[in-house]
Amino acid sequence: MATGRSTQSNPNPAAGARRSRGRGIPDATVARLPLYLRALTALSERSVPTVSSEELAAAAGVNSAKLRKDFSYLGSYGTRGVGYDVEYLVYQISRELGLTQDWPVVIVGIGNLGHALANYGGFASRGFRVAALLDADSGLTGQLVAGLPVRHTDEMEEIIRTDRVSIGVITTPPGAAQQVCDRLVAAGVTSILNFAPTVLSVPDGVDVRKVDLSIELQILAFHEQRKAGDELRDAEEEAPAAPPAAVVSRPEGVADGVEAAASSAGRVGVARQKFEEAAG
Amino acid sequence: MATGRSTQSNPNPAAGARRSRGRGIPDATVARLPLYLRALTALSERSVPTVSSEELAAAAGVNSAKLRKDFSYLGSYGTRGVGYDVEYLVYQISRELGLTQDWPVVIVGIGNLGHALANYGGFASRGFRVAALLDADSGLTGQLVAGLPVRHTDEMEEIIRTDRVSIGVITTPPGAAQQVCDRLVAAGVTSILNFAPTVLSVPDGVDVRKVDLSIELQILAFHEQRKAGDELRDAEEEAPAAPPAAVVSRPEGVADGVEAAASSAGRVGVARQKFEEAAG
DNA sequence: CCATCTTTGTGCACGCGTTCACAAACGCAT
DNA sequence: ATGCGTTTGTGAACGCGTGCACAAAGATGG
Repeated sequence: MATGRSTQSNPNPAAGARRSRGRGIPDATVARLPLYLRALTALSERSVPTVSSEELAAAAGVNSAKLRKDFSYLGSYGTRGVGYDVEYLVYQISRELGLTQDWPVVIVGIGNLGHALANYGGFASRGFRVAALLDADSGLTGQLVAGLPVRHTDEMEEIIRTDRVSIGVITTPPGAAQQVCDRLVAAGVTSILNFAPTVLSVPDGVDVRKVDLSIELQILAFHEQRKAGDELRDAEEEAPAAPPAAVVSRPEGVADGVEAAASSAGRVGVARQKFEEAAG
Repeated sequence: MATGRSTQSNPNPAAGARRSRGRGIPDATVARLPLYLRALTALSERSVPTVSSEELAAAAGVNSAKLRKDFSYLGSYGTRGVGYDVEYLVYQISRELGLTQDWPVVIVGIGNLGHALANYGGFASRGFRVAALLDADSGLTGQLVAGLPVRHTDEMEEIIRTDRVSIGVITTPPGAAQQVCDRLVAAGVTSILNFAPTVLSVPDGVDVRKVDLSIELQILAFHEQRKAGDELRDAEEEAPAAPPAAVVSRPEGVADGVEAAASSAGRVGVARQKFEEAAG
């Protein structure tokens, strides 16, 4: 998880200890809390007082047992026979995620994506305040983006220190990402959201999360190809495929591994996915 | 993680069967193939002929054992004592991911984010071709974005059919996402990349992947808060903590139970109200 | 107060993913 | 040929996450 996920490299040696330590919410649960929060907020705006695990799970697109287990890590916030108090749960999750406080962030690299992020309403509405937009291009300095003036990266360190910024968003070209990252960390940032397609190396204690737009598409392409291949194979159902092939056949041309690979993928994909029914 | 994580809901009941059956690459491995591909492409551009699992793993930001196991699902493409042939591996992974063919995609919702995606170079360079940019706002129709004219969503069905588009990207406001999704699916799209903060419901056989920009930040905030809290606790090391607490003691750290919840949640909720009208 | 119904909270089992550790395989020098 | 150093490929163990299924707990009605 996806996970994917999504963390760049998440060995986290203390993870085991974390759970045993009274508190300590599994990463998978933390990753779902924002989903629940969104669903709950929607219910809250419709003035729905309580919600059952079944309903909320449907709204968040997850399994109800999973949802209950997730909430059990936060504490016993439900009432048996009734469900969960929406307002109370919104508050508890917000607090657990740290959204009851203000998080100043800096966005470095005001290209198309930086633009989009600066204008993204989902940030401000959840306690994330854009402390500054930074770009190395002096030509952009002073230009207003989402109501904020773009400032030069020379000011990075000062801004981070005076505004106590602990979260940085990198939307620079890949070549500049590591350097920007190093400066952010040196100035005091301890969490980085990286949109540049680069592996960042950071010292211990600094969290990096990566969002790569093209990776998601590539994963979709994989499944798409598999679907198409399954249909083809269902139609023709060719010969008994290539021999198990000991490592003997060295990859020579570009051609020989191909049919062996394409032959046995199995046709499970078609019947796949039975859930994912209603949600809203 | 991530999803990570990142699939909308990915239980995949047939996963076990898939693996056992000859081919069938684990989802976690598929999600990492693009990382390897990127690292390999960089090596290829530097004309590096071969690379060891250790080196490549470092470049991709993963563990070398994991990388070797991932590659073992593709076949035996390495040479013991030497490493992997870069060019050959680039081809094999590209083929496995389906990047050796052309994937036309449509982007629906040409706001800030749609703009950014249309300009994103990572797509075109990997076999993804933007077949059309679509928006429901007639005011945008004809306007050039990334060299392509924005077209009205009325043309969606025709474009999808004539260009055989199977992948759609949704960057609309959340309110329009489900409707757009339904139309995409009805017209023949079977893979959807959703940037709108909504749970989409789709029929069987359609893949949905979700990218939520604010969720990543919220996860970072959680860890950030934990770091701060740990420091605090390490410093003061307060009383033996709260009692194991039967369900009795509602957490009244702020004020008192639900009332506190309501008021605080109210504060949080107010700030959140306008919610994401962005993105679109 | 008791019975019944609803829904939570969780013990348990299972499967996927990760990591370790090592034998097999290969190149190369002698 | 033979031996040595290197690196792959994978068997096996382990831990995390998921989902089932049910007992406990509260609500509700009589």
